[in-house]
Amino acid sequence: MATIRQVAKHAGVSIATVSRVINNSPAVTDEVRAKVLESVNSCGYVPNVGRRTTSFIALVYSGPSSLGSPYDAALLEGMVQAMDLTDLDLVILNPSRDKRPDESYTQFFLRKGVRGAILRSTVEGRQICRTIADEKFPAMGIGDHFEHPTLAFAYADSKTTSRQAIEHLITLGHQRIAFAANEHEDGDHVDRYAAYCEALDGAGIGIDRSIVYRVPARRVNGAQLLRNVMSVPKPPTAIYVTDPPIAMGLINEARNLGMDIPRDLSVVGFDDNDSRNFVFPKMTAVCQDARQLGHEAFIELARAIEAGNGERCQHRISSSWFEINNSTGPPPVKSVGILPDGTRLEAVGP
Amino acid sequence: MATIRQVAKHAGVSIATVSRVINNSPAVTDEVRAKVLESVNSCGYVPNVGRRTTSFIALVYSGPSSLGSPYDAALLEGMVQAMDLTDLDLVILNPSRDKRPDESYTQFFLRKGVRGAILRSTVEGRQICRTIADEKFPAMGIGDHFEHPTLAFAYADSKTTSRQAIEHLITLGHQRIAFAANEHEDGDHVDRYAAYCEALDGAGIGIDRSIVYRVPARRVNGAQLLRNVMSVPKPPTAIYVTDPPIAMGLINEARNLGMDIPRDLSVVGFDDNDSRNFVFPKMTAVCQDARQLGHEAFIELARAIEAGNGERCQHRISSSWFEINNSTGPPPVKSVGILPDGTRLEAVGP
DNA sequence: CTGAAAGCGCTTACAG
DNA sequence: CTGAAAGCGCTTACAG
Repeated sequence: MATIRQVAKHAGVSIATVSRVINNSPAVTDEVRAKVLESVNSCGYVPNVGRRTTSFIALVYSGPSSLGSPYDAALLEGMVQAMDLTDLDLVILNPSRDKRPDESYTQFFLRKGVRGAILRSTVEGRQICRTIADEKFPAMGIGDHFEHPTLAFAYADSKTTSRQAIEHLITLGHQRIAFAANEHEDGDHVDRYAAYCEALDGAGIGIDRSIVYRVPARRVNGAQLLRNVMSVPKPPTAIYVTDPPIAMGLINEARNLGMDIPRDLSVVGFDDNDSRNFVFPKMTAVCQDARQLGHEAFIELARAIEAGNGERCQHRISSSWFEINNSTGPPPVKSVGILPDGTRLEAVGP
Repeated sequence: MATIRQVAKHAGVSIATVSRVINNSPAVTDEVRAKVLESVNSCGYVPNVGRRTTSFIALVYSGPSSLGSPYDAALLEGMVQAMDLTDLDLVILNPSRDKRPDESYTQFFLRKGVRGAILRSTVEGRQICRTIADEKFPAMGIGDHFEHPTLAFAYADSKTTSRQAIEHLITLGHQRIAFAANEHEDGDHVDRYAAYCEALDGAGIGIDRSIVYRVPARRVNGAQLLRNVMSVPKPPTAIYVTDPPIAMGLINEARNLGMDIPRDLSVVGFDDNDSRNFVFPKMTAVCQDARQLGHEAFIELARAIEAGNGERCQHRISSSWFEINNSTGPPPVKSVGILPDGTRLEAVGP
């Protein structure tokens, strides 16, 4: 466990200067500050008092908390299970609340006694993730993933399985397949949309942008989505909904409108945990285990911290899988439509 | 912010002795240790290094984590929202991992830099809650509630609304009403069962213990429960299921067995957050807002900590409400039964 | 078992 | 802007 003295030696400055950098005193040149912060991270410095040592891993979120979502809840459950296998504790931090504008993230984390960060990333928050990674503070990204030279992510690849899902629909005979995703585009959704396009392309089906939807990832938006989808001039016969709450909301709304899934509409959903089992009919879905993602992010971060010497985190990429259940079937013989007011239409001819 | 010196003065000992107590040195008489720990809590002592002060609120759970459950996820979301209104951070602690057998909970929390604890209580963990409260460490209980002279709880009263729920079923004409609850009995479930008994009693209906069920609070157990309920010699026509995942599992399984809810069976469920909207038909339910409970527990604890001087937490009791949706209706004209293999039975006469 | 005192990690006026 | 040194909170061998 490095002390301020070792950091000072490593950086070739006095302990007073190291202290000033840690406490963000303005009386330090940018050059010296950068050199010291570099040493802080490469020595794995962490403040301690007597025998007591702060050993926290931070779950960092930015913007409004989504911790109640099934995805985040499962992530957290996995992290807490992993926590029990280490001697690190998990603290939840929101830098936008009390990170001072003039301090770096490393300084912010040191002030909190944090030794590594799990970044619950979103597309909006990518810049924060990049900044933290650029400071070389130990970190794992989760939730969103993107190219970065030093930031590692824990995620499940859902591109191949998304392609399987669309091919499954095509094999069943569907030609008009809609796509819906969270309005917040992230690495996973980019992959899923790419898979959708490639699968349609491979089958010689053109992409119709009018049945590609972006909606907020909430149940009520899934309900509204169904009404929108079914009221276009030529409604799709199948849809791939890449977010669990949207898929659940859509399936329940179908029953409210008197539709039968999969007879009137085939639905491939997405499941981060267990959602597919909570709707009727049990949802055909691309599935990932968010609990495991949280677990792996925590363990990998703990490993890098314990190793010390500025050891980097590695990517932890797990597998998703495509599970055929009861919400998909052949396309309807008669095409079905629903007017905005809920009136049900059935075409007379094919 | 009290230092070790003030605690020493308050307790009438040297700073060395205070330090020994905090670090749990065996070389202190029980009498002195008790006196010092008393002073530590009444001075609101918290260890600090230089300007840095640890200001954590701990979410304490014991036994296997249930943080992924909808109830716990909603609690946590509420706590994190509340956190943003204070300058305290939330750390998740599992004392069974690293609390040393010979240290008190106060010592354990000081070692972690924790100033107050939210105790995610269960019936199994009541003794831990009592011990922490007896040490007068600032704490709020949540999840389970029971009588204790110094421990305050955040909970929603669900007794009155549970009684409304049963009376609603009786008014609809039901005479044979089953009851199902989490196998882990806690203060809330005691209330709900008492309400069930009182409402039946008030209507002159006897309690039949053979249709009172205790099952694990998981979806699969809700599915199994339905099979059990419907295969008793004279199946109930309605059931009050006091846990969300059990209620959801039961309602979905009914569709798998070809039953129609509420035609064949009326179901009153329980909802901590939003579950009632995720099943079809939308569930008639006693509802509470777990997000709000988490929020209030955090705010009340933060208030007591900021007030200092050993200020006590107060109970934060909120309201539940009974919401009539689509899973309840009049009893079936013909009584319905399901054999263990799934065969559906309908009685010929009344 | 307890306190006075030396010592550690860190911070901060003071000197240059 | 930086370091040597005094000082704070805390811990711990040492003395009794």
